[in-house]
Amino acid sequence: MDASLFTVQPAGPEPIYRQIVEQLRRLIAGGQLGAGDALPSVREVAGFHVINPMTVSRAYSLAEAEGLLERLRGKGMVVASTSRSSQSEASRLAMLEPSLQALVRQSRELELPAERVLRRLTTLLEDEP
Amino acid sequence: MDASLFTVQPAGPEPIYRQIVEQLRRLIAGGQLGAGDALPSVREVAGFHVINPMTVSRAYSLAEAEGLLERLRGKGMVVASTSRSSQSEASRLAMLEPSLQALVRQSRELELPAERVLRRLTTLLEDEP
DNA sequence: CTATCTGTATTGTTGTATTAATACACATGG
DNA sequence: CCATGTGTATTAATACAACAATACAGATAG
Repeated sequence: MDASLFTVQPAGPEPIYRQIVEQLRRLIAGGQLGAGDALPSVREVAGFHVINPMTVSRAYSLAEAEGLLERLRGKGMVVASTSRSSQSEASRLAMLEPSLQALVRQSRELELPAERVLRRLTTLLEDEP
Repeated sequence: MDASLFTVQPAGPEPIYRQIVEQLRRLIAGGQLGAGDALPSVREVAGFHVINPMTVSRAYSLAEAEGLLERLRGKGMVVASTSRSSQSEASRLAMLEPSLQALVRQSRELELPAERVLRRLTTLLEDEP
């Protein structure tokens, strides 16, 4: 399947298993993953990103405990039917709040004018994916 | 002194000592800390944030190895004279790039319109410090 | 039935982050 | 001199993250 669904930074400070769970939360909230959609297998993700299968399994297990995923024994993981995809824009914006506040703090430490930061972000956002 | 110079999140995924080093980099690049300025003592920062003095010491040592700080034996740490404060705006904006790109990635995962993100960031940036 | 795919449980090892409790070398004010 | 303030080295303990290597249980296609 599509093991490139996830972006993983093994060198980053954020634990890999948590990176995956957080991306799952956003992809489901945003509607790119809908109820019933199958996820790439543990071994597939691990092989693609050259990480340990158990690390992926841990992420999936946490996502299941959180109600994001459902485990179909012998088959694999799918997005849970109770997982409401396509949440309201306001609710999705709230999920971005921590990153926004971190950005504001760093901008102030760097004494960067708001306009400069906003213009750079505009450019990055408008570049095609 | 001003042990509140730093913002520390002991519960965060980012190691405390690295949080401190990164803030030092930005505060110096932005000019809020200039060459020769004295830093709050290890025990002061540790007491204020209720963390271990050795963790702060580790941050200061790394900052010294990086050329940001100078150690005055028996006195304390000061911003290094070779530490060029007030770097160019472009150079400071470059230090913000990783956080900006992380924000863009998360916005796309959440399927949030660029305008919504920009407007929220504008509000946060224009709120008084 | 068999091979192959799922996720997972288990055990052990490695590296790192943090805390704790001392102890030391150096500088400074009284 | 002495008390007090610097930063730091040391040792031990704890916790966590990731890896490695197996092995198992269930589903499914042939």
